[in-house]
Amino acid sequence: MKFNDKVPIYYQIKQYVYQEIILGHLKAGQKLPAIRQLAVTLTVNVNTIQRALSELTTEGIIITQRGKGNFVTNDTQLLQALKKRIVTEQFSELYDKMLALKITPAEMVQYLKNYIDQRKEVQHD
Amino acid sequence: MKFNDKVPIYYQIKQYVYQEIILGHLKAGQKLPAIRQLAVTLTVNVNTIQRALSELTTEGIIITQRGKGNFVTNDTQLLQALKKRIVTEQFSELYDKMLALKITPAEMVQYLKNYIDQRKEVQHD
DNA sequence: AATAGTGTATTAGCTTTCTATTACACTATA
DNA sequence: TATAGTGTAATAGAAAGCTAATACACTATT
Repeated sequence: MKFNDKVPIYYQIKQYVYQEIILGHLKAGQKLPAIRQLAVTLTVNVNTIQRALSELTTEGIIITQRGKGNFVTNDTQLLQALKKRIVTEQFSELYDKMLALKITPAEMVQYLKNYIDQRKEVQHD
Repeated sequence: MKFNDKVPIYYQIKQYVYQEIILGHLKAGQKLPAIRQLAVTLTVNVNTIQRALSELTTEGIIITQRGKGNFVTNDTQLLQALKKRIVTEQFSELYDKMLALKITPAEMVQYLKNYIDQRKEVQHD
C-alpha cells in the first residue's frame, strides 16, 4: 500500500479500515484478517498494525478477542454514524482551510464544481 | 501558533506563508520578518523556520539575501499561480478521498452544500 | 497433550523532526 | 572599523514513529 510520508502510517491504516467499513467490504461482526496477515498485505510491521487496531478498539469500531482475532463491532448504530463522521470531517477540514484564505462558502461550491468539470475533461484523454 | 501534531511543523509553516501571500498580507518583493523574529512569533526553533524557508526558496516563492533577509519573490506570475495551486490541491485531496468512498461528484457538491448550511445554522447560536 | 493460529508485550536500533546551543559569514551603518 | 542585524551551518540530544526479532498468552483443533 502507498502511504503519505507526511502523516503516521498507523493513522492512515485507521482511515483505511474506516473506508473498508464504509464501502461495506467489512461488515458488522465480520472477522478481520489476522494482524500478521495484515502486516504482510499492507507491508508494514505488526506493531504498526497493532497501534492502529488498538485505537480502533478504543473507539469501539473493532472488538478484539484474544486468541481469536479482531472483529468489526456489531453496534450497527456506530457503524451507521461512521460514514457521516468521516465525510463530515473531510468537508470540515476543507471548509476551514478555504475560510482561512477568505474564500466564501459560495465560492467553495463554485471551486468544487470547476474542479469536477476539470477532472471530467482530463478523463477524456 | 497552534500546530497539528500529525504533520511536520516546517510543513505547516510553509502553508502559513502561502496563506499570508494569498491573503495579500505578504506582497511581491516584501521583506519577511527576520528568522529569529519568526521563531519567536511562531514559538518554534530557528532551524525549523530555516527548513521551511529553505524549501520555499527552492520553489522560488521566497528569495534569500544573506545578511539582508528573506523577501517574497517579484515574480508576480508565480504569485498569481499560487492561489490556484493551493486551492486546487485542497479540492484534489478532497475529491480523491470522496472517490475512495464511492461518493460521486454530484454527491460531493451536495455534501458540501449541506455542510455549509449546517455551519450557518450553528453560527446563529 | 501437542500444535497451529491468534493477539500481546518487550527490547533494540534506525530515521525524521524538533529543539538548544554555538559559531560563523555577510550587510549596513554609526 | 566596530557593531548590530541579518542568514548559515554544525553538533548534540530528545521524542515520535517504524522496523525487526523474540517471547509470551489465549483459543481451537487434532
